[in-house]
Amino acid sequence: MLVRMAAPDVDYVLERPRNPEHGDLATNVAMQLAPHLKRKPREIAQELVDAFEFPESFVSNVEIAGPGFINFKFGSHALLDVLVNICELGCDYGRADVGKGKSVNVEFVSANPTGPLHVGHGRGAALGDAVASLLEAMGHDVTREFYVNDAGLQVERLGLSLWARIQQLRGGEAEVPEGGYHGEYLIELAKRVIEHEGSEFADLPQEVGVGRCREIAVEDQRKEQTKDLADFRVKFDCVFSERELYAGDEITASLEALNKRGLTYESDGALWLRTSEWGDTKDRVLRKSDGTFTYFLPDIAYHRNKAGRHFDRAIDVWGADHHGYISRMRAALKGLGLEDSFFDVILVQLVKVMRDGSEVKFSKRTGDFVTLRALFEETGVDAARYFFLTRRGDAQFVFDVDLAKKQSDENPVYYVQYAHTRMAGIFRKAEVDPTQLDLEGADLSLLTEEDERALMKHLGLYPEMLVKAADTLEPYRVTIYLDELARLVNGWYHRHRVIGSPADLERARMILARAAQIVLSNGLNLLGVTAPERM
RNA sequence: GCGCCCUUAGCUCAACUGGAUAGAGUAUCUGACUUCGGAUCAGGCGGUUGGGGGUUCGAAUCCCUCAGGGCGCACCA
Repeated sequence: MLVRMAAPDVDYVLERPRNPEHGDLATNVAMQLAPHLKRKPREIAQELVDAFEFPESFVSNVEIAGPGFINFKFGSHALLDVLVNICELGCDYGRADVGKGKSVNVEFVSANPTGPLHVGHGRGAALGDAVASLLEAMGHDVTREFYVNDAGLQVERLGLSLWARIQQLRGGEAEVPEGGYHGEYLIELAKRVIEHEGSEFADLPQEVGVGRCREIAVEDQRKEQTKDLADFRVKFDCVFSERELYAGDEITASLEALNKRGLTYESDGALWLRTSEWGDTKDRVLRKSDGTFTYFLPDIAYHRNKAGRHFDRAIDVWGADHHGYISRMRAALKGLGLEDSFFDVILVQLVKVMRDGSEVKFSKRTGDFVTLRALFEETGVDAARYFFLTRRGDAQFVFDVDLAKKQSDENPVYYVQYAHTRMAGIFRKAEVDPTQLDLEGADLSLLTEEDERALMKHLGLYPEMLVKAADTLEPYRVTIYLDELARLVNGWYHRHRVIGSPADLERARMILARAAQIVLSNGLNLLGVTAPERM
């Protein structure tokens, strides 16, 4: 407050120092102030410290260090309160209400309904789901949405491909078309179609048959994808079909809206959108000279539709190969009068798959690829999800199948889960109900060991870590936090006994163990990973 | 050719968005339980943060430049 009055534009931070010798909280305010006041940082720091009085139980020590840092050390109360707080809140510990009243649409995976989901979709699924959960934890009203491109050229080719397979089964000469889908799964589907519809299905007029094939194939693939995702523990609140946009005339309505605002023009027989006026590198075509729309227009209409559904925010998870698309979409939405903050994209780098030490090339067209289902059936859902989330989305990611298949301690998720089962094991062994611990009757000030202090400090950091992860849309922060927490928990567990300590110390440590268990469990659950009692 | 992202220990990644001695895991080496689960713990080895310049009290972080990698740059989806 004083600082603000002296120099309102000074940018200082209050942070948790990396080095424990620098206390629990530190500020660089004196150094930031120095150039403004033209005085030595340490002098300013001393003056600031003298000007304040701190209650002993919350701040036990203040010192000036280095070039002018002011370091605070917490009193016992601040830390011990954290434990009580965690145990009382339970699974609500870490939740906040900063996003209360705001609705967010998180759209992810959105795979074309033309084939099975592959590992790249898995990464998007894990990430999108975790981001959605993070925002929920912040109190947002979150809708998980899946967009189905069921109106374009790709599904047309899908229909043709299935039709060709059916003809082949009947001994016909048909070929899977150029750019069609060659995967085994369509042959299987073709067999089922003949079984269900009878062999005369193949004798339908080409046009009718292909149309039916398209319907059947899309429905079948949607069903498969939904099942894969459900088994991967990802559930969507809303599946949005591209056809709905056409059916509701939203495509033409969007076009008119853009026209009305004077954002379009005709050139070379095509209709262009002036995206370059909003930060794109060039203008983009909405309607080709042959009269058909580019894919850009339905995408605009779709996002306009999201705004129309009164979402305050739309977050898309995209493959990194679409990153060139961001600026034009942002430009289009800006042109429609939407706030910058409405639209965000999380980019996910495509996943490279290594097997037997070499890269597996995969292509949906040729049917040679690693499916998401194959992956999580080998590694387990917990390991696969956690694995995907330990990396930042925009970093390249090599998924070593052989390594992930090893159900060993090389999978980082086991380390965290193991810490949780150990805490659970304490209560199981002591035959104590962890939800019925006596918080008032315990003397927490007995928790004086250095690693107990460190553990409590880290437990107290959980809520602000969540805020940051939600703010930056970066779930990997949670995995890093959990890994660190598990390290502290395992170290503490190894060095100090809970059961068998003097009765009052045992009571206090039970509460610490309970708090650790709660935070481990909350963090894992947030990521869609189980927190097992036993392993 | 232009634009965006990336380059940190042998390998996989951190570093609280400009802070104090750049940290974990893994690999490798050495140690540790007669007890709550050893899927653990403690320690050693390992670094010119891709190179060079700049900005300031202070740079892995910001700016310029060079090198290497990825992805975009369609009247494709």
